[in-house]
Amino acid sequence: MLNIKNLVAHMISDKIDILTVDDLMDILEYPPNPDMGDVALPCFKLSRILKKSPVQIADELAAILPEDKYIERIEPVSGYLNFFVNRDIFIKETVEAILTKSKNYGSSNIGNGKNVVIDYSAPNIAKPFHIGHLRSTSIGNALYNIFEFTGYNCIGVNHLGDWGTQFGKLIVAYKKWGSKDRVEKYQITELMDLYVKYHEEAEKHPELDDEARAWFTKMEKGDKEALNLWQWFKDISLKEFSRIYELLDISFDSYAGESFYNDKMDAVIDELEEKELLTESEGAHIVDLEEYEMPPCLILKKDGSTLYATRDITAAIFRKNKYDFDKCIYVTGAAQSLHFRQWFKVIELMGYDWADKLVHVPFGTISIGGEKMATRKGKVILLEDVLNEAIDKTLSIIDEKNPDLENKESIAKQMGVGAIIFSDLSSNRIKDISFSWDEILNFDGETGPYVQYTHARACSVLSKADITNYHSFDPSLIDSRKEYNLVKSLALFPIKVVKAMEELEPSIITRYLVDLAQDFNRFYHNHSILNVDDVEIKKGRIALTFATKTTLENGLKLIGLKAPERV
RNA sequence: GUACCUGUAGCUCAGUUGGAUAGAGCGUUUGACUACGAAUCAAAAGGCCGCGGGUUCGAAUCCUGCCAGGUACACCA
Repeated sequence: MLNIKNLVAHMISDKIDILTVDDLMDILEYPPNPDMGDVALPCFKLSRILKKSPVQIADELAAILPEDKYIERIEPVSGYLNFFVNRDIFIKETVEAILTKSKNYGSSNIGNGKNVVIDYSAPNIAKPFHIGHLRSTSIGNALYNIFEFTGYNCIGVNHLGDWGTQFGKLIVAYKKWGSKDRVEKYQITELMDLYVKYHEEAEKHPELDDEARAWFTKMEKGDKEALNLWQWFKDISLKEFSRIYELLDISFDSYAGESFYNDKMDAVIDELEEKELLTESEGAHIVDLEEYEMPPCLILKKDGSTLYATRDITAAIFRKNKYDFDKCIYVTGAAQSLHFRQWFKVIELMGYDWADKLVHVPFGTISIGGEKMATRKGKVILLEDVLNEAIDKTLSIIDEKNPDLENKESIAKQMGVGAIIFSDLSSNRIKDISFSWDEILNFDGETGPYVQYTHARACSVLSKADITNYHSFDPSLIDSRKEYNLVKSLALFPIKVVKAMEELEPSIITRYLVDLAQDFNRFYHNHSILNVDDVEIKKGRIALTFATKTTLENGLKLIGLKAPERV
């Protein structure tokens, strides 16, 4: 497909020897206003190299650049050299590429089949799935789709938090205050209550923590009673999680959680010992990182049990052996940044040259009314409540606006869930989010339902179209400002996909979809698509509508949303 | 205390990696459905881009010093 920047870069590079195509790709930019051109060369930087004024450079270049079928005209304007592409060719090539590639429009083979492990979601067993867990899940899932779309082979890992002292705490709480009946009856809610109760009591009686640690040590040593309880709690949690993943329509290639690495950690500890990285400090075994201006990385507690970092290091080595990844991506909260820097460094110190293939993808914290959510205090908003609330609201909107719609419940689910995911992915992942029911349940403006509605509207128009040979449209009849803006927007999709992949930033796709939907809606309101007499004009507009529908659908799928044809 | 992140319209956020007049949505005010779907569109109002200095043809963007908020910093994950 036509890449205007690249084309112009070649044109100029041919005329000015000292500038390479790559240099020019960096310098060239898109003018703020389409009236000023499609690509611009600011000549200020060249001024020093060429020892001429920017104005003079622009004028001279305009005179010597060769004619090109893709470039309609070139205009020097006060130090800028503005290029106007041949719109007919640009429109034709862009729209035809979309019609031809269809579901593959925007995809590429940059990854060349290389493996990428994506570690995301990773909820803690025995804790409810709250709104805070959504971020890792939605970002990770979107990255999975984006990497697949750019030619990588992804392995999605749900590194379940199914091991650690927290289970010791839960066992203590269960034995002191719980009952089999209550747990069976109330499932995860009861587990959460026990967990909260434990923390209340532990404030007053710190010796409970010793008991909890003791139970965890028992687990690590294979104690039957401890392990049976643990397995029971885990089964209850998994049942709950799978219900939520089903709602979100997200699945994983592996559920190898922390407990999976139990029997694999000894070897790694030995290895650390052999490589003389392990030192003893205050009774614990650590890797000293003072030289790298970081606190030490804790490997073993003084009672000999393992820690988070121990399991992460073990898991990374295991994954490298099993998947030979080109990248291993960890989608977790920004609060864990130091932890990742620490153990990434340990991997490097162990002499593994793939340490630089480990990537932490941090995201901001979600708070409610300015306060952080804390399972330990029972202060949480459950994700399932939010999803159900959104689905209910969607259903009532459908009942009001489109009561005859078929499969109402299914569509309401697709849009309600979509609204939540979309909202979660709409700003840069590093930004903190303040949860608000009003905002998350507002379906006007830059929202998932807006994009889905736009897609359904395009589908609706297409289903009423009475001609099918619109592939052979005449681009010169697509001549309005609104139409051209839409085509330019459509052409951006593949670029945005690559950018989202490189920057590990799904919000680039989310924002793009809003822009594209806006451009389509403006076009839609300004032009009749079907109610025009001229068949040739109609063909072009139908082609545009089809191209928009295709691109919206591809984009929505990347961020994990459905694209229903009727809403 | 140290390190990292954030600061742009009343609110939530973009800002093409240093370019031309800083853009969207929500909210507010106003206009457009007997119309290819009004979950839409159009218009108005709303800005010392946290503050000061520096770098240069040119800064929301880079450097630096402050200020404010968040987070992390040894046996939780």
